[in-house]
Amino acid sequence: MKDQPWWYGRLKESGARLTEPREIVLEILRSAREHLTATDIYIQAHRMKPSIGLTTVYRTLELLIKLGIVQKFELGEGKARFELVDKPGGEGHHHLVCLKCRKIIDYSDISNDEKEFLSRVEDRLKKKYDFKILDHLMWFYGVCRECRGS
Amino acid sequence: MKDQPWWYGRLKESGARLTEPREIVLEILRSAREHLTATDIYIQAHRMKPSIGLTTVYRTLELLIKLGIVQKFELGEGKARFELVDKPGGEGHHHLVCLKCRKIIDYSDISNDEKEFLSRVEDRLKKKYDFKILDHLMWFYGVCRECRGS
DNA sequence: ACTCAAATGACAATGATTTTCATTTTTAAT
DNA sequence: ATTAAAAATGAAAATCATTGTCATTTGAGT
Ligand SMILES: [Mn+2]
Ligand SMILES: [Mn+2]
Ligand SMILES: [Zn+2]
Ligand SMILES: [Zn+2]
Repeated sequence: MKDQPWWYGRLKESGARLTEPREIVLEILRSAREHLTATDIYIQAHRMKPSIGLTTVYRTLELLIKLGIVQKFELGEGKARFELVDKPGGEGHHHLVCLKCRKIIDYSDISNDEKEFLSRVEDRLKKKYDFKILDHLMWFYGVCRECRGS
Repeated sequence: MKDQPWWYGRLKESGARLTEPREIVLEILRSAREHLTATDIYIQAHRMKPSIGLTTVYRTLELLIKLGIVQKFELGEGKARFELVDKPGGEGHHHLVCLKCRKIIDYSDISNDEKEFLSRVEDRLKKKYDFKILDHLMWFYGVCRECRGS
């Protein structure tokens, strides 16, 4: 009884039901290798169970975001993208965005270096702005190898 | 002949004309203390010159973004916000977002510490992903003093 | 089986952003 | 100063992601 994904408990505690549409959305997110839009998810979900509506996809994502299970970001494309949050206590990951082709790479080799640095920054912010930092995001922008030519 | 703002040359080089609507949008951004939406800018612009249309505001922002003079971000509000990019070679700044009230604080006391750290990370990313990093963004999320109660 | 809140899906509504197109403004050349 | 071509503009319509409405279905607990 220990092969539940990490977010299972969080969903249960919240009182929300783990319905089939929700399971399907979660499964799609789990197996996704890219950062999906709501419509991407809807299309895949619809294949698995044609009765699912786009509205439900949106509502499910909203719920999962509120529970801290899913993360949403917008890159100026006019639509949001979603991904499963990394398991708490794990490393976390950041993103590299190619400014030419808009490709996104997940970057997860967080060094100790980085962890120490971030906790120092968070201390500083706490003192200076009296802000309690809960999370952070780092995005790196550049040009990928393909877009620079060989 | 040296009191032109830093972006003046960039605009000229690009061949774009510095028209009155563009000057107005730039002046609004320069004097803004918050991160404005396109409509915010339009309302202010309209006060200064009622003939200006919202479409032109959008087109101007698009141009300025392409030239690297303006930065756009979206925080899940369903609309984008804009700000003038920091003068190149300057310190740059990051953002603190309060998850409760959505207030945004500009954080610009970048330490040497941080500069060194980031250049190390960029080296690492360059080696590992063959990505040429041009820029980065850091966002910190937390809860501000007011929203935690005194 | 029964109850009732929670969840769902079809559809309409909203609202930010983009497109279209006719008109005006700017620039460079005559 | 005229003129011609290109760039910029504004009003209005179109697009499209996201949200709201409401009638219906589902599920956990009795
Ligand atoms: Mn990711
Ligand atoms: Mn800022
Ligand atoms: Zn690329
Ligand atoms: Zn707050």
